[in-house]
Amino acid sequence: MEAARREKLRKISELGVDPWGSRFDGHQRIGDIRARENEIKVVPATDGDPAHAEQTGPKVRAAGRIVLRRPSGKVHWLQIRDWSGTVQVMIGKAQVGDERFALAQCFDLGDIVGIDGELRRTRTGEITIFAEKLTFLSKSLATPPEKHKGLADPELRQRMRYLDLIHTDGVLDRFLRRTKIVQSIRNTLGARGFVEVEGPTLHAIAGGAAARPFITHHNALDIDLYLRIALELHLKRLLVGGVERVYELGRVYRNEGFDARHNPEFTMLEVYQAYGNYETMMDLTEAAIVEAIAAMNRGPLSEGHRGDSTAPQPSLILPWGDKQIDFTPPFARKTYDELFTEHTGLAADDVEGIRKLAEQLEFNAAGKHPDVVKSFVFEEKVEDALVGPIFVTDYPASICPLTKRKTTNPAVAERFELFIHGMEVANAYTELNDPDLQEALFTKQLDGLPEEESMAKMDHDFIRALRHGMPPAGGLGIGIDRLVMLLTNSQSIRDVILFPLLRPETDVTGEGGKAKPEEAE
RNA sequence: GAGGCUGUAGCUCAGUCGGUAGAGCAACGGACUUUUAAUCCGUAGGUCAUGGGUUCGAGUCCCAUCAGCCUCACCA
Repeated sequence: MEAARREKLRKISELGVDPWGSRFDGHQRIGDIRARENEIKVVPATDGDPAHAEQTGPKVRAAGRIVLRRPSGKVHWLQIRDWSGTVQVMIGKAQVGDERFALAQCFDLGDIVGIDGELRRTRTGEITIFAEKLTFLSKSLATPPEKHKGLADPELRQRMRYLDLIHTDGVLDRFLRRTKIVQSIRNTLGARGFVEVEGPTLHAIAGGAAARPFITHHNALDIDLYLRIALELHLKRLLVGGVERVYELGRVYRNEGFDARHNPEFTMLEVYQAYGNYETMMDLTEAAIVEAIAAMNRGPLSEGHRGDSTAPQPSLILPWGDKQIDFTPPFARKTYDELFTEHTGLAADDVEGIRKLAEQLEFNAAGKHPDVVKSFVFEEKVEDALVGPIFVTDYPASICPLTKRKTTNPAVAERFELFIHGMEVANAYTELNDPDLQEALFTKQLDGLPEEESMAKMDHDFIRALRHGMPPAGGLGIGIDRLVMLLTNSQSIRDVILFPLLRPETDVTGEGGKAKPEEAE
């Protein structure tokens, strides 16, 4: 397979052309070139016969990958693609000269070329660059996937994301949208006076969430360290340090299973605002999401991309599979207990009734705190039923060891979670800033929960920071990958992570195994 | 970690009852200066995921292993 392409590589060199190309300045995005079709003018023929009419059009320069090729004698038709679109190219032997036409005969699907020419229409009306000059930019030695169906095998699509980006409709677009969502969130926060910081990813204590961490080792200090599972505790130290509006948007790592909604490393946003509370964070969450939707559908990268992207939709109603999500603010707001009763028919303080229901659901409730039992039932019976977007507010305090209690009712924590189609997208608190209470909560393990599964991991340095005084504050966490899933109608988290975790290939060089895309040199 | 489904040419996929391995695209040679999934003639391409087993004979049946997907478990 590859031998023929290597033979062409040799021929290209013999023509005095570098098959690996070099700097190529001044080209325009293909999407922009296509937008210049209104500059194409028809010049009527002198004999008045419309068939003899000629055209003049703008001189353009494009660079892209050859995705279709139709050689037809002394004329070759190409389709070249860049990240803004696809355009047809006509290469005529008489127009480019014998030597350059010989170069065109060495083109393969997948090669990257530069084209200078005039933008006109063909007889059938197709916008086409009529080539005047060809520049070879890079050879592709490997055979690309089937040219119309592209890659279908989900394993190959993830392992060879580069091919997926080129050949699967909508993939590049989706990842560009992800970038715009993230940029928009940074803009939303920046416009409100928040500063972005970078905390450590190697932690001596993996705190701030209930999750099993990855363990690594530092040789010089000879100590084990954990990859961070949350951003929370260092950002709160910055609140103590007077950084009044602060956020971090970065990767966290959890050593757990992976499926359509979980990847072991994922992107988390955490925001802290001094002198705010969880209601401040609710407003911020709505604003960030609404602005992200607008940003995602705007701007040069996705607009006109491949000529098939849908027109910008001002609507806040987005598709989700065969359903829809209505992001029109304000989002619904209901308390934990209200929803609990609504979906289970049990009073929120009916400890025995809840315990019975939990055991019907095969939960071992013996010896567990009533709020832990209730939390299990809530996850089983309520969360999946939440279509949303809905803010669930006022959680039982005993399952929220980092959250301030309501002054009117210390059994209730000032916390909300945002649910959309059963997915938890955001989680926010009024932050606990009482060092004595925080220390007590870290010390007292939740009934029936091993430390590994609890958020309450003692962090003495964090307690020391709180003793110096942390302003009352609102804090917010948003799972960026899940938000991107919901905004881009992606049912799997692997569709919004460029390189999700896969088992390593045992043999990439070609012998055995399913994924053997390239022959070893 | 448990169960189910899947793995055949570079890619997308057929392969019936166990009896010599198939197609389209891609590739190679040839024809063609307005094609649009170009067309036409011809050629070549395989460790049937891997390893065992049953059988006169296995892509097909059985077992194990590897990988992917789905469901469950785990999972603020």
